[in-house]
Amino acid sequence: MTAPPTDNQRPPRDGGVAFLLAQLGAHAAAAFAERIRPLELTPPQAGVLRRVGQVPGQSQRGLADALGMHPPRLVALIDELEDRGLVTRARDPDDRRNYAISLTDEGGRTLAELARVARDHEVAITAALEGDERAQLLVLLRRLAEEQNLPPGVHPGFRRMGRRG
Amino acid sequence: MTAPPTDNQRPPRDGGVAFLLAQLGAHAAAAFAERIRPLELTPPQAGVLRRVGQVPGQSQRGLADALGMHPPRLVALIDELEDRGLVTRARDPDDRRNYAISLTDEGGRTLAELARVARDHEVAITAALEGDERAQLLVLLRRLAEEQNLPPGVHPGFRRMGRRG
DNA sequence: TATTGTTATACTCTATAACTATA
DNA sequence: TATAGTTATAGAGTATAACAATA
Repeated sequence: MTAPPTDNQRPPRDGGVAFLLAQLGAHAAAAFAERIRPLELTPPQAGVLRRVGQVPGQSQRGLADALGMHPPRLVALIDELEDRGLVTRARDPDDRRNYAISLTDEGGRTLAELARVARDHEVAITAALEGDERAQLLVLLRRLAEEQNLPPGVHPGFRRMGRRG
Repeated sequence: MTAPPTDNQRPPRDGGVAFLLAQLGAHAAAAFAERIRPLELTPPQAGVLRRVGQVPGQSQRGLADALGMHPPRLVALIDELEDRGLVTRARDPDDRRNYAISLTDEGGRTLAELARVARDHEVAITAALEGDERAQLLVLLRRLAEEQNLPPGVHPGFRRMGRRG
């Protein structure tokens, strides 16, 4: 019955930068998950695949550290990717405890498709902006990420991202 | 052994707007969850409390719709908030199926603390920026949110946000 | 003994569906 | 019969911890 209390003055409210980042970030992550579903990849799998493409031959331990994942989780992800023929495990002859993880040819092709999807996604998310505004936004977001000590290419969301919609 | 393939040209890469939004959004959400832990509130609980403060006397159904939550989940959240004396349920005399949810005095105080925490959070997240840059960023993010049809004050993350750290 | 990788277990969270009460 | 609310169940996803193999 009574109207909601209008507090006119406060900057944060619902539309503060922090809230908008959380809102847009969750939206972008969900939209990306939807986009890669036809490739039958989950966001964590896509993250692993991308990393393996960037640094081939890394150990699982190295991958887990780089992605901020717990080793048991990475094992399961690598299992799935290996079963589908996208990556291979090869024993390191120097230290036989280590596996060296690399892309297969098929994995390389999937990674290329993934890059294409990522470009489409980027365009869709920033559709509201002109080219120079997009560049402006990119600069500001990078400043925030740097200030918050967020390592490039790794986001905490790898820890919680759904499989279906 | 071989260096990672350097593809110089592509705009999106790891540092595209979409990726940075997902990364910063997850970070902001996690940091906020950490900040409200001393209040013994989870982000979904805080979202409900805020909404009840804005529109007192709403039915649970109305709240669930407004927040994009499934009713059973809202029931559990209201249970917790009621047990802690932050909100009350009152039967609507006109339609006795409906509950009208309102803040208690204690709930109002907690909401005020929550607002204070949210302001601190906003300042911390945007610490890298000057005042005019912050305003610029706010404009750009609002444009994105509007284009993506994200309702103000509701974010999909209400569906998945942790309890502990 | 320290480290890589693996397996097994438990826990949190969320959604689905069935149920009650009021209209 | 339709709707508000509740309860019960099940499923997905993750972390913790115990285990095996190599160094």
